[in-house]
Amino acid sequence: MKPIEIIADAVLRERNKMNLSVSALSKKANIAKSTLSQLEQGIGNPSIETLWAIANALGIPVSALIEKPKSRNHLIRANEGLIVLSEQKNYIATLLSACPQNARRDIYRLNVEIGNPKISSPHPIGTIEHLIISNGKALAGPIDAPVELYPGDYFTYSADVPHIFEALEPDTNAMLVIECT
Amino acid sequence: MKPIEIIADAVLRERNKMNLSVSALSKKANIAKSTLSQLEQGIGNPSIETLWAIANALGIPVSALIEKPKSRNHLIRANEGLIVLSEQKNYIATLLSACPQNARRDIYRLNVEIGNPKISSPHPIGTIEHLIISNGKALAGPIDAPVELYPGDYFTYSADVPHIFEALEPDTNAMLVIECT
DNA sequence: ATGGTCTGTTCTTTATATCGAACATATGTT
DNA sequence: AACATATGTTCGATATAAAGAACAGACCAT
Repeated sequence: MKPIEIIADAVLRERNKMNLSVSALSKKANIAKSTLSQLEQGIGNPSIETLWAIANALGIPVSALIEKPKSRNHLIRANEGLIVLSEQKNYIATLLSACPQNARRDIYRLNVEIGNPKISSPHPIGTIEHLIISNGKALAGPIDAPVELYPGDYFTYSADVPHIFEALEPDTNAMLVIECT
Repeated sequence: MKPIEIIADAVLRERNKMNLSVSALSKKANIAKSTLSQLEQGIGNPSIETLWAIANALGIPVSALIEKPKSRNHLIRANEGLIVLSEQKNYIATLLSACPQNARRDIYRLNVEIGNPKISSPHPIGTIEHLIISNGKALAGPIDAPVELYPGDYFTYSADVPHIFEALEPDTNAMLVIECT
């Protein structure tokens, strides 16, 4: 896929998400609306300054416009997964996710009690969350496709859409790795 | 900081890292070396196709050229268990470790039974391991300074020396994040 | 309907990014 | 020394991205 096509799609998508017209966005970004119109049609070869202006006006990083959205949701149950290190039979290491190039991965611990579900608003485009349940039971994932998770389960999903975490048992604990490219 | 300056710095830095000359890189990327030369001087306003070609030739994503290097003093470390996300009282997120630049972080799940300690030989220099105990009890860390860990504990240590993981209780589970820079 | 304000498109003009060649300097070879 | 092959630079010609205006269509008001 050529860069211009990715950008064309991304700009259109983000602009619609923001409910902005071509004119409004071009004005906000201080570029000609003809430039923006052609860009969305996949015509030409925009300069970095143009992309920068558009991304700023949209309140997103430039990389959100040039990286193609990737990754599907993936669930690995407690007893599943590729075992990669097993020199000893009492020590099992399962690779859940290899880090893609140039990704940043921050590590969190979650302590959640039964109550209102935690609804997170979308993170920047391309953001992925990795969730591993340590204790308890949770309903988590994209808000339109959450999954029931038990201790040991590993679930990764796109976090650039609204997503949910709800404890279904008291004292539910989890590891959360937030990955942004 | 203007985008062209960020790009100029990034291209020069990555090119040197790859031990490529201006001529060599321009040839690899199929662009005029004058274009590359001026770009590295911070002159002009490169097009996305030019950046794309350069990034491809360097084997890095375009975003690596346009993302400004993260300031290293802006993040409060989580070593004291700083709570960073707490909009709801029943949901506590604790930042354990923010990802440094250019690090790769692979995610593993460990299932370990009581028995011989697992002794891992040194990983490449700079490798760091992050360990979070989900269940059971473990003795883990560098072989000369292991620590007793209980569920919920987070321990990070240099893995470029021999290190150990020993289950002290049956059915000990942990999350392991291996980070190499 | 008639004017007004939107929508996004297609023009022309101008500014400039890219190319390729010519240009210096430097390092090494015979 | 003279030559060869690197390095990165600057130059003029050309392609083209961007700006701005003109454009057609949709929608709402009076």
